[in-house]
Amino acid sequence: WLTSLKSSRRARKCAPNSALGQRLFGETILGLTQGSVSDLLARPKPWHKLSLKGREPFVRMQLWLNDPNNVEKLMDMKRMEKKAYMKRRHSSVSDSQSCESSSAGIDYSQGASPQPQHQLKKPRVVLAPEEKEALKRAYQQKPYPSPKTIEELATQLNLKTSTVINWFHNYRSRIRRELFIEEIQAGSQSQAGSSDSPSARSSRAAHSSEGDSCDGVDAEGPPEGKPSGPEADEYSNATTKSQGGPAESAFEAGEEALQGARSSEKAEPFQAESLEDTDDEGRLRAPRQSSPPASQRPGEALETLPNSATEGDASTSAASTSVLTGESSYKSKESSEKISSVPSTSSTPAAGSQKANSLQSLFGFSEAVSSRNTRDSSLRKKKAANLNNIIHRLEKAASREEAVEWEF
DNA sequence: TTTCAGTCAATATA
DNA sequence: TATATTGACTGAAA
Repeated sequence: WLTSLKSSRRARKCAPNSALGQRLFGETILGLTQGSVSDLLARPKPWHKLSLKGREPFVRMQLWLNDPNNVEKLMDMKRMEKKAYMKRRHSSVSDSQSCESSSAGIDYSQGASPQPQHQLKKPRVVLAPEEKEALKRAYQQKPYPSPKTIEELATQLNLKTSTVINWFHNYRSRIRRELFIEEIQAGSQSQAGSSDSPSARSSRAAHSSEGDSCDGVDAEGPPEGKPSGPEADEYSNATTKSQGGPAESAFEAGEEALQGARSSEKAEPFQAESLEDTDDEGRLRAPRQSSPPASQRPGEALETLPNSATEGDASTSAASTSVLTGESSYKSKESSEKISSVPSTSSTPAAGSQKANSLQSLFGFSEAVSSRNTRDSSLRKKKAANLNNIIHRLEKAASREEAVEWEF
């Protein structure tokens, strides 16, 4: 399996379609769309932060990975689909009329003509960079704006109120996840540090010397900053927890999940409470091969947190009236997202690295990181690190695997 | 009612 | 074409 994946990774350079894609994997195995899979892989949350529903894809993933034949099966499926597609395409070329009529059938299936369908379909709102900047500034001032503020923002930016509300929801949520990733990185770096891999060393160096990866989030300023609302608790909790041990990502916890799952009732496959490795709060205990905890760098997460705690009470009007004209010290995420490097998969020694590469190939990663795009590069590195971690654990889990009795 | 987690799906990007 | 991003939506929890 590993060999085949490895070779497929090489092949992918020439033929990108030879690797399993997120779409196929997601839709076939996880029951998720491509975008969700991408999100899941790029921004895994700490296991203890995941709801039962949130854990499900990871458990599915692990169960699926436990059978090496599954990869081949899926590859076969992909090949067959491609063949079928080519066949269809070939036949449609020779009979373009039927193709046209069939596609027309699809177009008209929901309406009398394509025109009304277009009208019915709500166009996707795309916020202009200035609008995003303004919203971020508003977030800086007040992560939880009042309805009045939202109203004012919407008016000023000429947006729908619901759009502003959605934006704040999404932004808070995504900021939070960025911080989770930060925790995970801190944990995995500590872990890697214990093995003293060169990549880990370089990553630590990068981390400490150029701000830290939270910059990707924080550099844009206080927004993601410690919010004055419930998020503040989230932050402090997360930080506190990570001081007791590295924040365990969903990937990292896959092994424990499976063990817990095996020991749990069939009827309740996702009962987190039944996981043997969870503590009273339902979160997972530190891994057995636990590494030096994130607390090696105590308070780091807090240090990177913006200082909005002191400005959390910025007045509503301040938030709403300054968004358009107000000067801001914060840099745009796009321009300032310089996340520190993380252990590179290619240089990660021994355990799991082969599988890591394989899984990277599975999802189409390239370990050749382009230096022209730091943001992209750091994201890829993050993913590589995360995957490396889970692969290592999955490998361990698989080595002592028994028949899985779960059904989904 | 508000917030959040999780997800979809359109669109952008590589 | 595959992957990443992001506005919008749903259902659950507080």
